[in-house]
Amino acid sequence: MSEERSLNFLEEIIEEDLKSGKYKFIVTRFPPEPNGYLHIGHASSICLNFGLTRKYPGFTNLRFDDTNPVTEETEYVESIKEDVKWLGFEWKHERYASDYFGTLYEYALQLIDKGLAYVDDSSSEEMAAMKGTPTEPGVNSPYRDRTVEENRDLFVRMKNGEFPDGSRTLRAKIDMAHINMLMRDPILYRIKHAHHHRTGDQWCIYPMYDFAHGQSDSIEEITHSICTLEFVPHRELYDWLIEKLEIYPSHQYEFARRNINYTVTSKRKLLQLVNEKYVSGWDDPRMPTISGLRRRGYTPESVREFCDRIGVAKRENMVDVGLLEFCVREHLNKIALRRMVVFDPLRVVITNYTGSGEWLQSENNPEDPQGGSRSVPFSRELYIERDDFMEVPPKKYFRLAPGQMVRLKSAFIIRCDEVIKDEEGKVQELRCTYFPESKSGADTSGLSVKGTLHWVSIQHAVPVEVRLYDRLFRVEDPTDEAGDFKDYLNPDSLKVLPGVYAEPALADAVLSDRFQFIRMGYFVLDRDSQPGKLIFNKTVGLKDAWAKEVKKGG
RNA sequence: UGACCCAUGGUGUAACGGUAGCACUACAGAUUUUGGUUCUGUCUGUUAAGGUUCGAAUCCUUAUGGGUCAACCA
Repeated sequence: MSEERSLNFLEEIIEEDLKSGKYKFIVTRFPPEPNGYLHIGHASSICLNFGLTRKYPGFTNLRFDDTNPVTEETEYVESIKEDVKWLGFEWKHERYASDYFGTLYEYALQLIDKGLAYVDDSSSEEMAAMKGTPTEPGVNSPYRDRTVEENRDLFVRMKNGEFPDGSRTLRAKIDMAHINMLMRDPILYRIKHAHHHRTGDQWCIYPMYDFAHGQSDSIEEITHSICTLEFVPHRELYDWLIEKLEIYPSHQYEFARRNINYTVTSKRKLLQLVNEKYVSGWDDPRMPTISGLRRRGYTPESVREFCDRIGVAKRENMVDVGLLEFCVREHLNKIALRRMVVFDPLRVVITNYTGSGEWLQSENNPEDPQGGSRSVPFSRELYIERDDFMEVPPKKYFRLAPGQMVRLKSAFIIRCDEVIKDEEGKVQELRCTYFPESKSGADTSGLSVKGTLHWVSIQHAVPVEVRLYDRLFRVEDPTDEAGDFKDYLNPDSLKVLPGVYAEPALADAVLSDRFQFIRMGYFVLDRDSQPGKLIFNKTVGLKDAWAKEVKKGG
């Protein structure tokens, strides 16, 4: 209660409802259709629905909107449950719209008996022709005035499987001239002789969204049914059905879905990327799916923080993916174990180092005093990053250059004395001297350097594979460009570096570990790893002020 | 040429008739054994025009701009 944060419009409504005594507690639901994997946009809805009942008394159901058997699969149900749990939420009841098929059928019969629904034999083309347009009224179907008895008989026979797919529908009898297209005798039931992932072959008629969603809300006594803006026009039908059926009055509220730049969040488009092999699967680390983010190394905390920061409103929006990256960096900075990994090795020989090697201590995480340290082997021959040396350095280059000194992280200060090149002039090796009295933590050398480099001891180095990811698309809004959205895929969204060298402590990595490869970015072990062949995914890079400086200069 | 929803810095979101704030980004500086982190500071905004009011981002009108609606999808 100490928090001063202002309420979003849904919280305002809820607080009002609670204060007025309209409800003692609230009930929300997260209603995915099991026809694809959840993405970052869904995360927003999950955090909203579950977050509300975490903040206010009440609970949230997980309800699968499984009314279209031809696109829905158990695989999706399982992935959705896993993703919601991973995000850190618990549902009160696990429900399915298909649980209510019997009740929904009874509801349909009631509407027929009230003269509020009829069986239509029109084809979908005929129906479309009679529907009118947003500016012109529709016309009544010739089947609109069938008797209650006839409608009942036909509907029962529809259910009994006497008619082929597409031959008949059950429609609500509202008003073909209604200004709201959805009120022009919307279809309630259609015939689909299809196998359903839960009810099998029990049914051959399936309710449409509008005759399932609101009724399911009502059956579960959902108080606040929260959906996205495109359902605003459906609300009139939602309310009409509840009123005519005289069932529990759930209420629908709409908020604007979140769009994020440089990606797509449409299940249809994501499915295409998967089916047409533009990515390795739903959990490809470049995908904006929850499973993709998880494999990429995002933490549930950071995704929740992101959803919290972008808030909830009703206006169109395009959230900068940079905010998501900020959130994950913020969390990972606190928890990631620091390790040294050289991506593009350049050999360094410490010419005055005569020992056989030694083990130095290095902190696991400077942000975490309790994090402890690990041992890192130092020896005469090391790898440093090729980028960390320049023969002719520009101004303000704090890394290694002929005659210049740097500190090797957690080790010694070295000076570059000699550059060894091959016939083509490519730098092969650096000859350096080290200053024994500059040892990290016990530095009495009096030397001071501007740069600190990461490094690995060649004889102790563990070869690993690193997969570097960049945004999947090269434009902010691929769906807003001319032509196919796939034309705007970023060809450099994945770079595999098969031979990079890590300090030995990394060999013990497990899937749940989060690492910061010092000066390189945040990484996580990939599930493709084999014993002896570790693969790391780049979650996100570190902010890079030097790269920015270089860019400005050139 | 209809109905509905929406309009605050580059982005996202507050201000509920009374000082336009916060976060991200960008920029500048300090600190730093990660050019990371941390800290300090700076830039940028109420779509427009009328009206109501002592006072309008907020209320009213009109305009403009964006979005949604004519699937047996959800």
